[in-house]
Amino acid sequence: MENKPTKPDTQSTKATLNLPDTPFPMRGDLAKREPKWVADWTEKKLYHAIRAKAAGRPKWVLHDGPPYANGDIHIGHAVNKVLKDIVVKSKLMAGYDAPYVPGWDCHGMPIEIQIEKKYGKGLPPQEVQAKSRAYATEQIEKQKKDFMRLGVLGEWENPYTTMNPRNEADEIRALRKIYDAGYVFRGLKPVNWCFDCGSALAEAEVEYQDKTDIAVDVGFAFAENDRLAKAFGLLKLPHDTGYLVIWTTTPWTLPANQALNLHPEFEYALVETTDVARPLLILAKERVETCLASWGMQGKVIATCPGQALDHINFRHPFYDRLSPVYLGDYVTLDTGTGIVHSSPAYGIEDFLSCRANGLKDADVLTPVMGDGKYAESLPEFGGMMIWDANPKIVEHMREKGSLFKAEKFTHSYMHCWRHRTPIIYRATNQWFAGMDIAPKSDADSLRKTALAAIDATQFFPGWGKARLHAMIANRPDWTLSRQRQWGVPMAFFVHRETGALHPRTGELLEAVAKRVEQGGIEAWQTLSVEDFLGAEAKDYVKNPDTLDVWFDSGTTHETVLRGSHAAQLKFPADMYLEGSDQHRGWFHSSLLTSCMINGRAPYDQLLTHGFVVDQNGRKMSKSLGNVVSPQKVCDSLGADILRLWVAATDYSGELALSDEILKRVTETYRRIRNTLRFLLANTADFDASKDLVPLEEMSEIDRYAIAMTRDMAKHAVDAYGRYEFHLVMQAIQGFCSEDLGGFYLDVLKDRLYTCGATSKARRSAQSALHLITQQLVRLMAPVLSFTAEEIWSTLNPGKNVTEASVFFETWNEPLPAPANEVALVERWSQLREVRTMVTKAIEDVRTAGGVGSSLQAEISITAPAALLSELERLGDDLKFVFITSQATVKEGAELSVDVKPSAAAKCDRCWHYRSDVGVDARHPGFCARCISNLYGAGETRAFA
RNA sequence: UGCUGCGUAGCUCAGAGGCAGAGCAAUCGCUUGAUAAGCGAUAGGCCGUCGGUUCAAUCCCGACCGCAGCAACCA
Repeated sequence: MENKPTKPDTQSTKATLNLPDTPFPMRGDLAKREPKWVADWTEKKLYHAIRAKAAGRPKWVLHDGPPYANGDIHIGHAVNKVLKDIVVKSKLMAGYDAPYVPGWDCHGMPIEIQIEKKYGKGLPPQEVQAKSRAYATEQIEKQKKDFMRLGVLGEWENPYTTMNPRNEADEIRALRKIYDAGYVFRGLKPVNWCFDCGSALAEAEVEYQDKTDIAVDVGFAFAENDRLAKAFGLLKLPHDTGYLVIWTTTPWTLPANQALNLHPEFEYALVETTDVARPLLILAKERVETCLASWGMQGKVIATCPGQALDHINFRHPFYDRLSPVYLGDYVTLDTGTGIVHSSPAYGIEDFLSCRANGLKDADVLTPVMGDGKYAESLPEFGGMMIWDANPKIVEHMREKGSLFKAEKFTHSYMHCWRHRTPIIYRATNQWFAGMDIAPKSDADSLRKTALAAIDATQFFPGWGKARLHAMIANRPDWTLSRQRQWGVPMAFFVHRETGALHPRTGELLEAVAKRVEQGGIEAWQTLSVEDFLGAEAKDYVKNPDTLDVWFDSGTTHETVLRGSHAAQLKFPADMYLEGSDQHRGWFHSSLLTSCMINGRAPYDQLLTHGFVVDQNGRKMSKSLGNVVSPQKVCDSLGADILRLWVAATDYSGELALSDEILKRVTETYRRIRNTLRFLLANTADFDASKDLVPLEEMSEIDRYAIAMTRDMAKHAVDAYGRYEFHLVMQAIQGFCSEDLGGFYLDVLKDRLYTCGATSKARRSAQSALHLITQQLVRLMAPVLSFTAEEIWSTLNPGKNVTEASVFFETWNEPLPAPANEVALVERWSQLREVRTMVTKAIEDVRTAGGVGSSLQAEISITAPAALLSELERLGDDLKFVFITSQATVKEGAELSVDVKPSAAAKCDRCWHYRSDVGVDARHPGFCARCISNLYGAGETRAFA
């Protein structure tokens, strides 16, 4: 209207209403406010207050898998820690005493490398250890800060670390236990070896560069002509001499040759040539033409057979007087060479595995190459030579012996040490193992069998993890426990100088060393003298320089933490281990093996795995793709609760997709939940449950229905929490807030809340329902939206600090009471809501046509079949409130239909209903009779809505 | 290459051998007493592809494609 009607009484009209009022802000401002909560929780020791409240409840332990103490946390760490926090808090709310002791994995190569980068290589072990310890300590502090910022509650001031001297000592004791039980043995294994380092390299220390070698085709002379003839289906070979030919780029491995590999299914050809010195050749049929041409020879295939037929036939070594048998191998290819591979088990992984599979014993493996790259002096012809220098000499030697077919320069990508840029080799070395299949000293089953049984006894989330871990354990080789490292827990063995045997009192000695380490950390092993321990025997023994695999560190935390440093807080076995799916191979696996060796069972009852974070297109996050989302940045911009909500709302069993758009959607969801709670708080601000609560059976019917819906939502949410399906929890909560509350109940309720007498039963009934709903919702959201839930809780408990009132002191184990005839009640109101949907649609049609604006401007008439009709009539005058219209009448008819027309009556200034009785009271000419009654009279009775 | 898992609306996720669902986003309205809010309506899908089983398949089976994790002394 042009002449804007002045509304002098708008303010006074509002003053007669009960409008929402709350200090709980609409916007979370999480990035700014969350850090204050974290500081408050830390300062007031909320975690310990929670533990104190939970004392005496059954204990439920999630044992933290330790992240590696290096580098800032990335989104994967955040997902992992948030999931753990949600699980722990949900168990807490479910009525358990659920402690959380975070931990860190501290030893190992990445930190050693950091130290090397900073201080250079060649530091004495003690110094490496001291610097590593200091470095890890710094890293832990940084990571800890970020984890705490995520809202994760736990014993942050007393975490466990694998480098804690006590844990290091207990780890040595764990080694003793598996040693005493008879699982530990020594054997050969090929490792990446750098001559300049004089030690083994980890895979991460290996890089590939081009290298030019001499590639040779070498003949292994026939030694078993009759067997060969038979294999090729001939009565007799047409000539007495012949060669099986191999191709290799590492002539230096030939002195260690112990076998020849053929593919069992490839066709191999017997070739008759025109060369009198080499009248017969064996090579893969497919390679015949190429090879003959390259050697300048002519010949024809006179017979073929599959590789299978040549199994275990012997040939003569090209320059030593010994035989090499044929072993079959699937890894042989026809891309290059002759289709036949020479095998030196000490210098190749496949070679080693295949020779071992064919029965070669460790003691029989030839290992002529020393740690410095020279052949042992005892090696005939080449003893004492550096292997790279020996390469051409070996070629010459074979030329003289007549076994060389061809030698040429060959450039290929080859492994190099990343420090020295020098070529490295695979080299079989002595290592310590835990045996998967050996019989332990007790009558127990083998480790493999025990572990497989333990997997069967474990509950997996999701279920497919069981098959996966099972397959891994069923197929894995023995566990190599030893590493050639410095920043690690020593394999504190005393080894006989000559025989290499362990000292007969090894068990006791390990305990003695553990006592020292408990005081001085692993550094103590460096300084202790053999004499102190062994007295006169000292001259015969040396300290084993190996360290334990870092997987043994984390894999024994059930000993060193659950039963060690934090035994008072935790328990063995843990109820759950929870990690990314990569840890089937890692921590789940190593922990299972050590616990099976020590305890004969898994250290956990349940295993939960989550996937990895990818971008919106399902691609892995990487700097080069520019799709990395950092948890720090999310916390600083949107807030940790947004990140937590994203984690919870995503199905973590697969990949977790994350992008700016996804975060935007999550933020929308957050706002919806937050605002719903704000509405609930704002409409119960003047409500004191201890005085004003209306008994359930006296509530208006729609309020009882709301309680029934809440119960249903809570049941779904609690069940989903129990199955760790948090995305279904959030779906239930969000659906409830949007559909049941926002889209229906709260919308309908506004009239009663705002316009009825402030302390009237009608309004108190609504508030009672809102109060109960709030109590339920805040508990259900707390494990996920921890910051927001605490903020709500503090609004509900003004003036109390967090140790006096925390939502985490509560449980959700007292469900809301069931309204009478709950099933029928829900059924009845579901039906009403269906009618309501039709009504809103009908109003929308009229609105589009310009007939009405607000739905209160409409008067509706519903035609319904008899059964439904009585249901609608039952609500009497309250029916119009369900549809938020000014009038709702019903009449009988065959088909359900809705007729909408704009009200001809005047609009009440106060309740906005269009009524014929507006102005009946002279004090308020703009008010209707209903409002007058609510303000000054008996007020309305709202039995239904 | 092998093992494991995943693939439903723009996004996050439900679903069940028999008409494909929700929230958010989009579009269009209403409201201005949840207001940097709230309500409604509309639109949006070869349920990864190809075969098989079945009266009927998005669902069960097989193959393939795409993505991810593990296959290494990598935390």
